Amino acid sequence: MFQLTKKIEYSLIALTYMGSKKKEDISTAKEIASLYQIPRELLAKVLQQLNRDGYIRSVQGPRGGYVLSRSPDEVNLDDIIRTIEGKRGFTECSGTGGADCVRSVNCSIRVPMEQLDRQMAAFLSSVTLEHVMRGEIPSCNIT
Amino acid sequence: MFQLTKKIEYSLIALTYMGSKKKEDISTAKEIASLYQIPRELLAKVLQQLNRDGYIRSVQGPRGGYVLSRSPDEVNLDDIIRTIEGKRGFTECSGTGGADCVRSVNCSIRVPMEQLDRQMAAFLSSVTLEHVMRGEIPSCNIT
DNA sequence: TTTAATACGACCAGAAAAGTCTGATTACTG
DNA sequence: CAGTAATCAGACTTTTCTGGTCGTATTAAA
Repeated sequence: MFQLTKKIEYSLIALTYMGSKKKEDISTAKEIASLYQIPRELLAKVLQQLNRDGYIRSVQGPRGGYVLSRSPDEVNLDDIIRTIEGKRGFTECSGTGGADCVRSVNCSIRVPMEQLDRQMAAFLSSVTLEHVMRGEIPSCNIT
Repeated sequence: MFQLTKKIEYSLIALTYMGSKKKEDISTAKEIASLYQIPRELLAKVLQQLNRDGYIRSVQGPRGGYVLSRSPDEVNLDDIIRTIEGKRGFTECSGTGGADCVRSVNCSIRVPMEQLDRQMAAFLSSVTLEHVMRGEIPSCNIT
């Protein structure tokens, strides 16, 4: 329904939480899950993905957990969406370049949809974790 | 997956097609469906919804069909999405104001998500059917 | 050695999206 | 007036995705 998934929401909640702690202060999945009423296992999977893609760093074993491994102003929404949901395309064809679309060549909306996709990506790229933490999302001025 | 639905795609294809015809030149669901390889019945439902909401006008009976009932520069993407998919919210909570969210009050991302939602709506509102037809989507300049 | 954490993948249920089908209504046309 | 070609409406099915759960392995501190 053209809506961010729970996984993205959970990612943002977890990342902002970790970002608000002092550096090298470890957060666990359990801690975040209970604090924000998020299913632990699901959050864990999300955190594992964020770890694999280098947004956070994991520490195993007891007293382990996660810490942010990038500065909040170096992580943007577009990156996070791509990490959690895989390749993002505003429309089905704008993601694949129309490779698997029966219309592809004579599709009347492919070109504008690709442009739309680029605009969306540009905007989402400009929104950093820092913006989310500060509660101040950049404005998008149309020209 | 944060992607426009087929229904929206079909709406845009149909609307741009109708918009490219001369005024009062009728298009049928069958015609558009076969031209763009869209399932006829599904397209029909989409067109019926667009008719109910006043974007197009239907003519029943043989030689019937649909015509655009608004100027292409008076129809924007945000409207179309709302018409076809119902209320839109970038995040679950940003749509309902957090009414049904367990986190609501102490959710760390509610405020920025609502801002994000407004920015998205503003941008999508600025994209008109005319832009889609011309293949020129407005740019969104971040500040 | 115990324990408390992450790591990973399989699995399931429910919801949503996409598509199909049936039948009714409308109104033009021969 | 009958036949036909279109919309209208809604129920239904199929498929895909999401959200959530579970079980087990691994790691490393205490």
